[in-house]
Amino acid sequence: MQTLSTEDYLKAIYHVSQSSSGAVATTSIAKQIGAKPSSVTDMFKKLSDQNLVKYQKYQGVSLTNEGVKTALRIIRKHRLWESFLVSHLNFNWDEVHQVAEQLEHIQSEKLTNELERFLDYPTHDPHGDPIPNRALFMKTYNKILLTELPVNKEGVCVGVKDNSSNFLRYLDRRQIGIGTPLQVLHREDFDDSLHIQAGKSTLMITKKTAENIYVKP
Amino acid sequence: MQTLSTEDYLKAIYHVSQSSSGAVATTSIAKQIGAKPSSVTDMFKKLSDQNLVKYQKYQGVSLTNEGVKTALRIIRKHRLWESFLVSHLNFNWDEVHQVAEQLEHIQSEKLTNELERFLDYPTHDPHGDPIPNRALFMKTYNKILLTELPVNKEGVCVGVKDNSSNFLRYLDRRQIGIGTPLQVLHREDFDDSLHIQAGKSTLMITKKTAENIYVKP
DNA sequence: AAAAAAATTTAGACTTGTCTAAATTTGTTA
DNA sequence: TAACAAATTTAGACAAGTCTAAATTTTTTT
Repeated sequence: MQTLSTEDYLKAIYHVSQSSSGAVATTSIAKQIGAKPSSVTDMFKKLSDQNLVKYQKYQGVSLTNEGVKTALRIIRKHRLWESFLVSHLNFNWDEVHQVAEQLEHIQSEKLTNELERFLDYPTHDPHGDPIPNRALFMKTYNKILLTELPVNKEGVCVGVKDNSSNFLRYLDRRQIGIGTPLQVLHREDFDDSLHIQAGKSTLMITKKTAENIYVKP
Repeated sequence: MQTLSTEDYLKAIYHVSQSSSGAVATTSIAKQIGAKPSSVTDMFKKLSDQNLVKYQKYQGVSLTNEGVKTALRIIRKHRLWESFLVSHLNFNWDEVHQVAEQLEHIQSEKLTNELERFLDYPTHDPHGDPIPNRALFMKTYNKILLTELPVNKEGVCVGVKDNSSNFLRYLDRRQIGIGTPLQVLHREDFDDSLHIQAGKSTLMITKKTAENIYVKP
């Protein structure tokens, strides 16, 4: 049985380890959690004592099998709750994160599994991220960044890289969301901006925007 | 913004003060929370510093207006979540308490209000307890104990006093729940047991059972 | 490869909420 | 009302999680 804090650390370690290879560094977790590196070191030791991470002084950590399972259980809850908030409680996809950060810590297997049933076993959350099933297995799309989609090839928006409210609201205004058909009409060599077809409208987006949108070709 | 612990104390103080008059004693809260009296004293001081209770050494505490409001906000969330668990997630009324104890601490006004809307503004939870509305006002039935219901007068079960799983499961087996029509057919002088009509079946219950069931005449 | 910079860890302190044991106050009984 | 019992508070300690400042290790640069 984990504390709030250890759960937060395990999740952070999981996320960082997904987006980079090798061991996870103290500083990267400090940034993610919003704590000082010295606090992170302390927690690394505690997690190591519980066999949730493998830790070598000065070399960072990596999750053990048990650590991965614990992280996935939290991520499963987080994404199920996000789905619930959007589908039944009128939350927008940029509002759900903060509340889901709290709900993900609720301890009750029955609650999680019943919520999943109530939502009819969703496979992806409102940001397009995959939801681990009861066995903690999740289907990942083979998705690419919009910047990598060849000109004139059709794709569908399946997720975003940047989950900040700012970015999500910007996409809302541009009427881009999960499931929106996207097509690159023209790539501007001068500043790497893109002319795209998004649903029924054509619009121009910057490179920075394009490299935060995932599409399935 | 309260901590988990201060919220638990405020709720406990509220409940104890409802079922007895005058100031709330240290020991009664210690029992309710499951802590030692010395810990309770410490917390009384902290709550007093925040003006959530009025505290006089050796004289117990009473909630201030602000304290009552905070307690009611927590009770509102607790009862809304209990309702949700029973109505949509297949929980039984004896299973909801433990999970609701966690959910009641989730901080998000939007979440609470949307949940209330989703449930279509329920006025009572699965145990028959009233749910404070957005303005923290709640309708109380004028309910009496089954022991006080005159013989042959018809009533409806509107709640229970004892919320233990044991008792609730016992009522389930006897097919007594919120809304069940109840009528006392005969009161046995010898041992105070009651013959009652519960819905379509007649059965015998002890005095102890009867004094834990609330009815509306 | 030595020096400088960056990352990490250690040591010691602080906060919150808890505890035990002892001291104090209140209440109850003879 | 004096003595005892019960309730309450105080004093000092502890665990979890955090911090700052200093020490150490690793990495990068020259």
